[in-house]
Amino acid sequence: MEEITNGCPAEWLLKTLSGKWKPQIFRIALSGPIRFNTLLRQIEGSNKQSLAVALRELEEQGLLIKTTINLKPLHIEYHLSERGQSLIPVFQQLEQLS
Amino acid sequence: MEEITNGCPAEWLLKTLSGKWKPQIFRIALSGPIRFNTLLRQIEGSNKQSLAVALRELEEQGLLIKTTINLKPLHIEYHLSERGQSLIPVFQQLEQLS
DNA sequence: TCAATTAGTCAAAAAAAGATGACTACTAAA
DNA sequence: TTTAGTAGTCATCTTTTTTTGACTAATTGA
Repeated sequence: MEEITNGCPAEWLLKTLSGKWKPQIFRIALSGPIRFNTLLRQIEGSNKQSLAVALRELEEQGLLIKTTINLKPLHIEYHLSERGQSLIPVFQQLEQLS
Repeated sequence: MEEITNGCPAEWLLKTLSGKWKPQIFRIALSGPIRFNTLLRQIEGSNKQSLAVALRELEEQGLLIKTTINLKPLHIEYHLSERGQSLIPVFQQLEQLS
């Protein structure tokens, strides 16, 4: 990553969601908030480091929001931001396509 | 590249159009047939090798069609396949988005 | 005939992305 | 107090991607 996509939103999406695990993370996040270790177990073949990097970048790019849940066994949750949610229809359109 | 995207069309698109120059090539191809050296001049910072690989892969993935034009100064043209054209509405939706 | 344009290929090097294993720090249960 | 689960980081290694520069081969114009 790292680089500005000269004002083209399509290019922006393609770049921010390219990366080995990002599409899968994003797709799982579509159905609700996600957590680190759960993700690590869900996505087989993945690893801590790569997921950590992917989650950090998705957060930096404003697609995910990281929240610390201060209840009972204190944990961290990632959920789609408004911007992230705005991509849902695009994904749906793509599903229909091919 | 090289790898099957387990049945998710969104992932398929993200993988086939990921690669440093592919989104730009594809976007330029939206407005008409493209040619190798023209592209090389249009996309600054790019290089022959990378463009050649990108074009070959886009062709292999069935998004572009390569045609030899047998007229006058004999040249080669790439244009969107039907599958490539089917992505136009998705791109348009993305443009509106952000 | 020499130079330029077309559309590339090839081998090698450099850069970026991804994976591995060890380690941290906190909490909670046995 | 040892073990397990939470959520990571760090340094290093490996793999993949991208870039560089040299070269090919055909055609066209001066």
